[in-house]
Amino acid sequence: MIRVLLADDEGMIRSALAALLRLEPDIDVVAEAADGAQAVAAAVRLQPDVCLLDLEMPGLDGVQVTEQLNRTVPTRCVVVTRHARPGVLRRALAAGAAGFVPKSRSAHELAAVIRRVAAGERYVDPEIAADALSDERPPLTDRELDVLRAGRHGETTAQIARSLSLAPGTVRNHVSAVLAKLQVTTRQQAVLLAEERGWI
Amino acid sequence: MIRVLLADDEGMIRSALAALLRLEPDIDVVAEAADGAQAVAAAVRLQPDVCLLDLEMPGLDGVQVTEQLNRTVPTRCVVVTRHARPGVLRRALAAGAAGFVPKSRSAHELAAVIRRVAAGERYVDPEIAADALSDERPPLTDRELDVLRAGRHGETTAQIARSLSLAPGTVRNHVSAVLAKLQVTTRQQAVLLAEERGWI
DNA sequence: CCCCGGCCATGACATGTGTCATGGCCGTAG
DNA sequence: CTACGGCCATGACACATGTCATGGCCGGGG
Repeated sequence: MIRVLLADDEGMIRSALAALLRLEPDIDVVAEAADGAQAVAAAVRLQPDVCLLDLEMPGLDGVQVTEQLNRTVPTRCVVVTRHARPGVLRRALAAGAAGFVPKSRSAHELAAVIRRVAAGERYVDPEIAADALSDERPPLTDRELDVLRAGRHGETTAQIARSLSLAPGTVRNHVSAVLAKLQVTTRQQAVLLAEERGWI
Repeated sequence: MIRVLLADDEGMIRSALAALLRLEPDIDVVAEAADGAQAVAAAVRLQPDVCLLDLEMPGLDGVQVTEQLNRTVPTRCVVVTRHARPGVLRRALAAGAAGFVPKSRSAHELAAVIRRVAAGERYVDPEIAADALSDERPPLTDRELDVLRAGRHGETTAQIARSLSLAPGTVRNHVSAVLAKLQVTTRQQAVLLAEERGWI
């Protein structure tokens, strides 16, 4: 029997997947979690064989949970996400995920992935993997990504500068470099693009 | 037997809900759609009793589909959404939705809602309904909403002005009014807030 | 009728934002 | 060592953005 922990902040999909997985004869859903912190706590307590982690969750996201569990619990993490971009896949693998599945796949395929991962294999969605190979890593430098992140909700230059302990001019310079590299003309467009590609 | 059409762009949740609903003895899922256009086409062809429509879909969203079907097909629409805000509920009801359920509810409750709606009742999630009553409608004027919509992806003032046939100064003025009413200091924050509340 | 209040539109002014040229720092290649 | 290239940081300048005061338009009371 494969013991599975299921974490997703959307109650509807969580309950639906739990019900379906319980119908499988060899899978048992031993815990459900609605956010990252709950997932970590439950995983530590119950030591499930496989953790199914949604990427977008309040507090800790799926990748952060994977990272924590990998250091503390002998379990294998599968990251499930709506926005399956190469950048996201990279972050998940770097955090030690054993599986990566986009939510565009069917629930049925999920059970198959769980079995393979429980058996010790790694599983990465082939389509995203192909994208990731033919795609270069973020053309932005670390500092540029920092600035983008700090400004993702429309913060002003001065606020970003304070939060990163920089001169306002420096922030503007980084932003300017980003805009040039991404071929856009406003911060907001740069943020949208970077979010879409999983760079921040 | 209640004949149901299921529309959601996320394959995983669509397949999971379809599988679960098919387990109910009195419910039959006669069609699945991955976007609004498919949903309309299938509904016209199959005349289901109930249409379960995700709000966020590429092309036509759930509310737009509801609007179209209400004029052409004798079916009852239930809008399902991740972002269940009073503004969204209002739009859904205005479009003629017979039901409104947030994705935080469990899949099991969904079947109950389908039965009630199929029986001719209307169903609105009680929690959101309560919010909607204690909440005033958007404090923004029509034109201000237009400007916000036209600038939601970081378009420049000049672009917004052109797309609405206005002088740039006018656009700035509307934006300024919005920022004051919403108590924020940048366009992007205003857009985020308005999107969050379902005003645009 | 006239006044008033809301909404829309506009242009001048202040402030914040993007561009550019420059310099420091550090690791690598010659 | 020195030269070079990448990254980071900065300030001066041009431009876009937000603020403000003003005026036109329309509909609902006195």
